[in-house]
Amino acid sequence: MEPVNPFAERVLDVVERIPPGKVMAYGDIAEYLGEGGPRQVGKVMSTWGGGVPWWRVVHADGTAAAPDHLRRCLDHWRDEGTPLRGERVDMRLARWDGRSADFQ
DNA sequence: GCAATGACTGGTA
DNA sequence: TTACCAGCCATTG
Repeated sequence: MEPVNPFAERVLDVVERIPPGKVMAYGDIAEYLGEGGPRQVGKVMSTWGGGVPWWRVVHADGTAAAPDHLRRCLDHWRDEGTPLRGERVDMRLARWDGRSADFQ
């Protein structure tokens, strides 16, 4: 088992803070934390992402992080009321900056 | 130290 | 939409 770094805990914490109906991109999380980069966030998610709502973390273009579980992502998104555009998330509406939880 | 790799991003075609 | 490229940062051999 890989050792959990403080950076990983921050990433997981932010992911758990993402409100239903909202999503964040890898680059957004890295920028929000002010350290690392999208690749590092992706590595954290691939290693310890199993314990957090990883489906709320998507690519900058709104595509699902795990195409293997795309069906599962769509199911969660639709259940949480995430604005969708076909098989992708509508980032212009679903993008969460980490500041407002229920502020449309 | 260098090259390859990865749940990335943005731009261009 | 998909494909390719350059940039990006940490891990691994």
